[in-house]
Parts: sequence; C-alpha cells; structure tokens
Amino acid sequence: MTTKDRNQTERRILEAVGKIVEAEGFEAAGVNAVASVSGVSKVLIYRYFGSIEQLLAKYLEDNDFWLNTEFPAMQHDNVKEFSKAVFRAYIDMLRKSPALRKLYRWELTTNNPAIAGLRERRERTAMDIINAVSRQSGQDIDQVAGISTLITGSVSYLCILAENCAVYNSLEINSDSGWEKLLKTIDFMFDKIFD
Amino acid sequence: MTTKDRNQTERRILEAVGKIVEAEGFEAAGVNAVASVSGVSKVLIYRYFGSIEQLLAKYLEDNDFWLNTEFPAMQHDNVKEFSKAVFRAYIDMLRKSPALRKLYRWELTTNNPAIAGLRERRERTAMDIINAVSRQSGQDIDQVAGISTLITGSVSYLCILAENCAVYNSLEINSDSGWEKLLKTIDFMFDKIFD
DNA sequence: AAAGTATGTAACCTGTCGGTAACAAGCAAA
DNA sequence: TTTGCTTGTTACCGACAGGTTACATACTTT
Repeated sequence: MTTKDRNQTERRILEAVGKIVEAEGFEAAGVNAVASVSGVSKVLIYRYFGSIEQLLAKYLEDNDFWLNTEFPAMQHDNVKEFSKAVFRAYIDMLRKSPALRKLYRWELTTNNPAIAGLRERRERTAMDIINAVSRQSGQDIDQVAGISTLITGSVSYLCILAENCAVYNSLEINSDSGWEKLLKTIDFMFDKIFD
Repeated sequence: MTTKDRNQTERRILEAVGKIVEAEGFEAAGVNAVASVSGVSKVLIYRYFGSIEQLLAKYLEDNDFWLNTEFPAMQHDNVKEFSKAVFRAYIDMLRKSPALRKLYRWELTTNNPAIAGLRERRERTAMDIINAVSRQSGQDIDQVAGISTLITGSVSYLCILAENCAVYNSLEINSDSGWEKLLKTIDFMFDKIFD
C-alpha cells in the first residue's frame, strides 16, 4: 500500500478478517493470514489493533453479532405464534450467516473476554424473551427455558454441522426442505404444549 | 524406551493419544505431542501407524465410539418410557466421556474418512431406533426424527459448550441440577406428545 | 526549508509443526 | 560368527507461525 491512509488501511484489515472468518473460521484468522489477504504489512495490525485478540474483538463489535431482528409485539393471545416466529428468525439468521456459524463454532473451542461478553449479552437477551413468554403463557419458566434450549441448542449444532455433513437423522440439513421439516416439528411441539 | 517390544510401544502411543484427546481434543493430537507424551520417538509413529490420520482412525476403532448401551425391549405400551430412557442414556454417555465430547467437537470442524464412517454408523443406528419408535407409536416418522434431532442435537451442543461455558438459558450445564431440569423438560415434552 | 511525526515495508528472530535420513543396538537365523 | 531384520534414537530439514527491529517514505507543523 503506497497510499498513506490509516482509516482505509484499518478498513482493509477488518475486511480481510471478514473474508477469512467467513471462509475458514476464526481459527484461521492469524496475523500472517490477515496480512496477506489484506495486502498490508502485519506490523500495522499490531500498530493499529494491538493484537489479534483485539482485532477480532473489534471485528465482533463492528459486526453486531446478535439478534437484531424485530419481532411482533407479544400479546397474551399470540404467545404461540410469537414463539414460533422467534425460532424461525433464529434459524434464518444462522443459516444465512457463515460468519455467525463460524463464531458459534469458535465459541465451542475457545474462551476469551470477547466471547464471554457475547455470551453474557446472549444470555440476557434470551432470558428476557423467556421471561416474557413464561409470564404471558403461564408456563413454568424452567419449562420455557428448557424448550427454548432444546430448539436453539439443536439449531446451533445442526447449522455448524451442516458445513461438513449433509444428513442428520435423515434430515437434509443442507437444504431448505430439511429445515422445513424441522420447523414443522417445532410448530407441532408448540401446538401440543401451548394448548 | 530401551525395552524392545513393539506391542508395548504401540500401546503406549495409543494411550498417549487417549490422554491428549481427553485433555485437549483431537486437534492437539499431532505427531510431536503424541511422541512427547508417550515418550516414544515420533519415527515409530510413522513406522507403526503410517500417519497421524491412521493413528487416530485406529484410536477411534479401538475405543468403540457409539451407543453400546443396552435398552429395555420396546413394546407397544412402553414407547414413551423407552424413548425417555434412550435420551437419558445419550446424555449420560456424553456427560461422562471427555473423549466423546472432543470427538463431537472435532466433527464440527473436520471431514475425513474416519469421521465419515462414524457418521454413517450413527445415522444407521439412530434411524433404526427412530423407525421402531415410529412404528410402535403410530407417530409420523418425520415427526419422530424431528423430536429426536431436537434433543440429541441440543444435548450434543450443550455438552460441548459446557467445557467452556457454565450457563445457557439459565441452565447450569456444568452441574447435575441443570441437566435434571432439562430431563424434566424432555419428559414433559414426551408426556404432551405421546398422549 | 527543516524538524518531527505518522505511515508504510522488508528482513529477521524464535519456536513449533510435520516429516525424514542416518545411525545404534539388539535378536534370530545361516 | 556373520549376515540380515526389527526396534529404537538423534539430529536434521523445510514450511510456517507469531512477533520485533530497523529503515524508508510521506505528510505537517514550525
């Protein structure tokens, strides 16, 4: 880079992180890889971001990695539909975003301050929804949390797995048709539970 | 090793793989690590096993990584209890075995012949059970597969996650109490579904 | 114009990885 | 005893990782 423009350089570096993360995951986003993909000397990575950890933290911060989806207001009489919509959105989000899948995968093998922060935020957001659903539906909160955990947990797992594996319990987790089947099961469950 | 005993050496190497896998996972089981933990020259790893891939394949083969649990025979009138028992066993298995958790984690980031083989076997075993439950209960097979996927998927996810994270949706996934809550939810679900 | 500072690069250092070559020591068969 | 095979070790190789030093080039301020 002959152009002397710090802002642009920082942007290039962050974009390179994005490319690497989406293609190969956070594990592959090392100094040398980021330097070569961005076409910027690695010295500048240290100079402008301090370390790889801080660079990745900045990347996570920039790409607001959490439910920013808008939901319909929950009323006493639409708890069931609201719940279905939440999980539908969760599935869409994960299936659409390679970076998010890579983040969830990384989280399973790593523990650092940035990840801990994301976990706390996720925990708060999720528990807000779970609390609201419990209040509106009259269901025991542990039960609601349990159901929610079964769904988001397996969805997270399957979305990560799908990058290396096409079928799980006969479900085609790589194709829309497989996920429609799973959505039907989730709807079925809610119909049985919220009677 | 001054004792010249090929069998013993091979055993030492495989034991070292086990130690490393349980403590740090398959990703950490490289030639150098195995050599230093086993106290054996790495040359012998190549000589006796060919490559790391083959060594790990042998390790997987030796440690029969799949449901060897015995279940009560399923009858028409105990499908519900049978199902609960299957998932209870699945949870116990994963929670007890660090190596199995590491295998499931490794599976999310890797694709190789050994893993593909394990997946096929798991798929067959799981579908056998799902088919049987569907037949005995009269439930649609996609529905049974879906429910099964929700449970085993989230259990797999949570067991892996628990090594780095204590709480998920207010559930203490590191302690028995958290898992008892989840088991209660699973039982609740089956009670609602198999009416 | 001169001095100082921000931005950039090339080259190098140390450590570790997977992998191999060369050699030493034991054992077994001729 | 000598020949040959198995089992073992040491030392090395090239590739690449993270990280730093030293230096060149441009822009700003006085």
